[in-house]
Amino acid sequence: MSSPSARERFKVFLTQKGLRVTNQRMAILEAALARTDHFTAEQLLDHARAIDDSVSRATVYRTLPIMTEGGLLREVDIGSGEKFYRPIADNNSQVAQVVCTDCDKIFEISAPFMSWYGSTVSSKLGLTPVSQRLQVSAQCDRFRTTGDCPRHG
Amino acid sequence: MSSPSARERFKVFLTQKGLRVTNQRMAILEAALARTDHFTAEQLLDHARAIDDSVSRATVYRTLPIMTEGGLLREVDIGSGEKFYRPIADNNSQVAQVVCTDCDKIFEISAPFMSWYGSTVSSKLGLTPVSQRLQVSAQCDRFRTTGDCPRHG
DNA sequence: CTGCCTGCAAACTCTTTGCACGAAT
DNA sequence: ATTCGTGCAAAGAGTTTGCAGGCAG
Repeated sequence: MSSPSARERFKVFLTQKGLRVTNQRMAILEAALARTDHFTAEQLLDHARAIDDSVSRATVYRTLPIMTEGGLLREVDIGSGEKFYRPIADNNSQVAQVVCTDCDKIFEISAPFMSWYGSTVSSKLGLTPVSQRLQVSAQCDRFRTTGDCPRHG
Repeated sequence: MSSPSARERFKVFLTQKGLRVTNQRMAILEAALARTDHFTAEQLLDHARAIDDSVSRATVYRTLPIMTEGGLLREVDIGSGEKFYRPIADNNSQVAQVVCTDCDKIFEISAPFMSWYGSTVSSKLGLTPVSQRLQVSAQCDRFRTTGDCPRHG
């Protein structure tokens, strides 16, 4: 279940930015909030069309950066060609992404030390950290030995 | 200055994999080793052609994964659409990438704590870490106030 | 000789953009 | 009424691939 306040937050964000609250943008937001795992632009298009079939691919691509900037979505790029997105939970905690090299699933793990790492590393360069991402590639030994990953599906 | 042993390491790697040692592959390696900072596939093509003008774009793209797998290059994806590469130094130490949001430059900083953190985070999922990347976006306050970044150029 | 490697160009994937119509304010 | 937002389709960037000929082993 998506929190109803996210919807309101988005409307406020749009208005403050001088952007319009359209049916398409709200349908795309609704589709995004309904997802619990990571999704691609294409998957989001499908789900948004189920809510409002007038939504086009272009509008999805135009809306994704808006939702990201508005703090409703996090962009996750695992270097696979396409970008993934995920709704941001209420808390603004730091998370690391763990990508399973066997099933390509993306896990998110709370990583409270990350902002300290970011500051440590940035300060060596005299820079001020804006954001940080820890991405771990890991293999599933169970899948490699038994051919079955408990997390599949 | 590129270490002469890297050239040999690559030849051994190719042979062990049953791949052939071609002029094009060696020219591409040479061009890659000559670079000290991050480069794109397109830039590598230019430099490789200066060594052997028969090198094609396709061969560069076919050779990049081979050099990466052979441990000669590290792939760096900052989520900007194109991938960057960088020769791996002799030591296999862990590094974090710091991307300056003002000048888009990529810095690499030694981050020995990273592998520990990769293990910690993976083990929570019962996975074995293969690799980890810490990527920090940071802004240059000096550039923002004085309009001049000491690292530009 | 044999079969991997190559260059070329076309194809591909994901994303962005120009345009005229349509809808939010 | 205005002006921004939209869908459509074409364009764009980066990368991959099919094919016929070329070169390493």
